[in-house]
Amino acid sequence: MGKRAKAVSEKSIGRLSLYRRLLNVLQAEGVRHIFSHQLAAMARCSPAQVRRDLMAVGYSGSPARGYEVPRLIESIREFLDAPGGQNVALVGVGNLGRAILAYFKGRRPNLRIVAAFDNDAYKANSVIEGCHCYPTDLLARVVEDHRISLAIITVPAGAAQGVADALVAAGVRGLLNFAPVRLRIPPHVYVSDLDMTVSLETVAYFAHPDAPR
Amino acid sequence: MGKRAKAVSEKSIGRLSLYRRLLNVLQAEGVRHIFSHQLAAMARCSPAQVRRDLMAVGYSGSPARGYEVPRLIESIREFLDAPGGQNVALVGVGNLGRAILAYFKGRRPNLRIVAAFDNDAYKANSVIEGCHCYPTDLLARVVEDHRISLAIITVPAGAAQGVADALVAAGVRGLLNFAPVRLRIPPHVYVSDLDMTVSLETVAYFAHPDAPR
DNA sequence: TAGATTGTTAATCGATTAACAATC
DNA sequence: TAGATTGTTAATCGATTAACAATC
Repeated sequence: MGKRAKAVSEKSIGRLSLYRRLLNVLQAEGVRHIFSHQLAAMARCSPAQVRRDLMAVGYSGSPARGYEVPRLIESIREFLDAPGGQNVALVGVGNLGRAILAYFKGRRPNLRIVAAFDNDAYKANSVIEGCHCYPTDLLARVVEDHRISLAIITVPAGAAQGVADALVAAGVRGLLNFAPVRLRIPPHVYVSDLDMTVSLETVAYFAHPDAPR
Repeated sequence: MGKRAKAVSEKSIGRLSLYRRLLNVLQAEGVRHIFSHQLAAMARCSPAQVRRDLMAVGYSGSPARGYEVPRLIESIREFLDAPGGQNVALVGVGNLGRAILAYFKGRRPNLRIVAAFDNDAYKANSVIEGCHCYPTDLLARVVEDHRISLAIITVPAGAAQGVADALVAAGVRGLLNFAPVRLRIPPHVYVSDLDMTVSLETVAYFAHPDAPR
């Protein structure tokens, strides 16, 4: 276990996640050692940034050979993944929910979407994209039975707060919220908002010819 | 035109986008005036933050009545939207691409997805979720014809850089990239990466019981 | 006037970069 | 040793908060 880093930002986690992805590719190509500046070039950040991120995971390279790829991958895995991984629920099997189920299917073994929920009786009790789908009424019981600790919210804006409340009450500790609402959630639960409209609007703003910079 | 704010961060744009959404709802409910602390509570930030964001759009409230909702909405609209809106292309009509087409259909009139592209001959030349789909070969011509300035990339990781290069060559100025790769793009093009795996991993990390904070 | 909200200024906090000494 | 890369420290930059004076 050791001491996890004092302060790890969301950006650091994002970069570590990217390093891992890149390292997996490199390992598959037979690369055994890599230097911080090489990773930095691929991740579009500074070498110092890479070094600090990797120090946070508790892995040191050597000036002679840089970082050993296989052991570095293992270190990042230990740092990012809970022992045994965490189980994930998805609430709201609309277009977006279905796409996310397909997207994550078999992709990250340590973050498995083990249950989906929908109010639609036709969808509930079926298997969608390889994932069992339950009626939302059963949320509390299924979350408990499957030891689900994370949830993805892909319901319409109006239903999101209610779903979030139910998930928190059921003991979920982290939420990835696609609904365009800021959820009111107790502080011990981590929420990340991912509003695609906002993302596109941000791009639109900064891509505009009149935009600063 | 006036002077757009000197420095507007991505977070500011995100908040403005949220304010607009909230204000639209409030206006529909007949609310005419609103104070910064009320918006702050809904957006989960400080009142000072709200005031600064709204100053950036060039709209001032009064101590007596706060901000006028209809005129504030109009000011935000002028600030965020290009005159006449911008046209958007989507490349890669897989599960995710299809979900995004459905998600944006008729939602933001100023950011219309006017064309989709896919290599699959079966999808190309059809209409998917109300959006015309073209073979990727025609990208340059369609982008020019429709005066498309933004693009959403939802192709597999391996194909993303090639698609991005083609889009940039065709004159696109902003990219929303869902592929898990950091794209190499000339500086005049704005890129926003939106990797759902990274998002979920970030939630997983901070939701973990051992996590700091 | 008094109360409340506004915009403004200074202080804080965090993350990133740049410069350095230590290591292989 | 010499060259290059590492981890560390100090400086910079930006965003956010907190305290204040101005306004209605």
